Amino acid sequence: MGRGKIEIKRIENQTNRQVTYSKRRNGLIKKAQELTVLCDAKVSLIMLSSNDKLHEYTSPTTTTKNIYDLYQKSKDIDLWSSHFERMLEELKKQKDINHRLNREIRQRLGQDLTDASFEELRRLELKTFASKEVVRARKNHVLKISIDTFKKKTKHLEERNYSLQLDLREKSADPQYGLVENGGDHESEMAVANGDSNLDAFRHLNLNDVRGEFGSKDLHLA
Amino acid sequence: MGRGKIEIKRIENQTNRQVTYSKRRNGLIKKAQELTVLCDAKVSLIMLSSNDKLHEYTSPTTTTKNIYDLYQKSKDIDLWSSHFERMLEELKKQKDINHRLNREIRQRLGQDLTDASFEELRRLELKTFASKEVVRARKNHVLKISIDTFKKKTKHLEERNYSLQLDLREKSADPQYGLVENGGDHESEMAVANGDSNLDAFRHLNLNDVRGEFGSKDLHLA
DNA sequence: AACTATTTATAAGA
DNA sequence: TTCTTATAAATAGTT
Repeated sequence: MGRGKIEIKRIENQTNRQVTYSKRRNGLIKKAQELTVLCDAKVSLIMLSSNDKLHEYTSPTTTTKNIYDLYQKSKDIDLWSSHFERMLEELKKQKDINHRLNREIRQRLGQDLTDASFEELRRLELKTFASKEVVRARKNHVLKISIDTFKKKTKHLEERNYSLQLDLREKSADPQYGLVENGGDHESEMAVANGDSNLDAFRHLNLNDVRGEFGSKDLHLA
Repeated sequence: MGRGKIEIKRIENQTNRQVTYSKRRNGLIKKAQELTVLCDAKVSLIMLSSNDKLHEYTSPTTTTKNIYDLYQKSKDIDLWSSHFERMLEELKKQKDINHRLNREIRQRLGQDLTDASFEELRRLELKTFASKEVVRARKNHVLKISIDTFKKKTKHLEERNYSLQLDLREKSADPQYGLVENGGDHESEMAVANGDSNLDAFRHLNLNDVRGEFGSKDLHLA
């Protein structure tokens, strides 16, 4: 329907293709409108040009979403809602898990025990006791490391002090040197400034934490 | 384009309308195909007749879903995925919560403590200790109730036995009655058979659970 | 964007 | 429904 017959194949000339697209697009929309009116039909027409410009026609009696819903129903292929359903299920599962975890935590905090039987309580007591023991053991382990490190540092400092004192005594005896105060112990100052992690435990320590955990001889910090 | 010109308005004759729908539907599909090929376009065409029969054409280079996704993006009206996004967010939130709860539980079980600082461990120890104490208190409360109930039952049974013995002695003295053995104590048999919940604790009890929790005089079961 | 020769679509009839 | 065909409508190529 034009000056010459054309073969139905891709129009290679870009401008030509664009013009034809524009003309035929309007033709298609007009025909869709006519179908809607003449035949009381519902039409959804979406067109994307090769450069991804979008045009559409939707019958005024309906909406794109509505048409698409009907399309899905008729096709019985629920492209999205299968996705959707799976998501809902997953969400429900996660919420269930949350619920159970929350209950477990509340029980361990000593709430929600009203309905627990004696036997349940006995088992729970064992669990909470075990937890406490594991945590205490770990805490003491950290403390022990802390103390060991402290011992080592102290020993090292004492040795250093001793040798410095020897030095000092020698140099005091030698009139070539003046007296220099506070010349040593830079290292221990640095250790405090840097917050040596192995000594952190001492920051928070009070005697109750240690009493009974280590023999008193361990605390002599040889 | 036919034997006569027609006005574009609803065709009232049902048969005629159906025929025209059928013809024009094919025409529309043909034009959509041509547009697809000639102009390298993507087309989604969905038509519903007045009696809700569905016909469609989709360019072979794409899918209906794809076209509608693009439609949504271009329109910036998010018909479905707003739902979807909200759901994803909710799901993510739930998973995060799960993760935190799980970590808390693992810590309380004494796992995952490797990275915990001394101060964290100290706090955790207090928490686990508190938990253990609450659970123990609750357990002992249940046990106490159990014991009280048992005391009451025993006292009641002893009184009943006493009165039965008096009865028996009277009736033994009276030659009108023969001797009837095991005539009393039906109630205590029932109590055991029914598993009276206040006595359940005794099923699982061993002496370690009680030792030190109650003074020995409490266990005399007056 | 407008024109128009020509092709194509289709209304009415069979 | 499908075919036929006269005619309306669409549009390819041109300006």
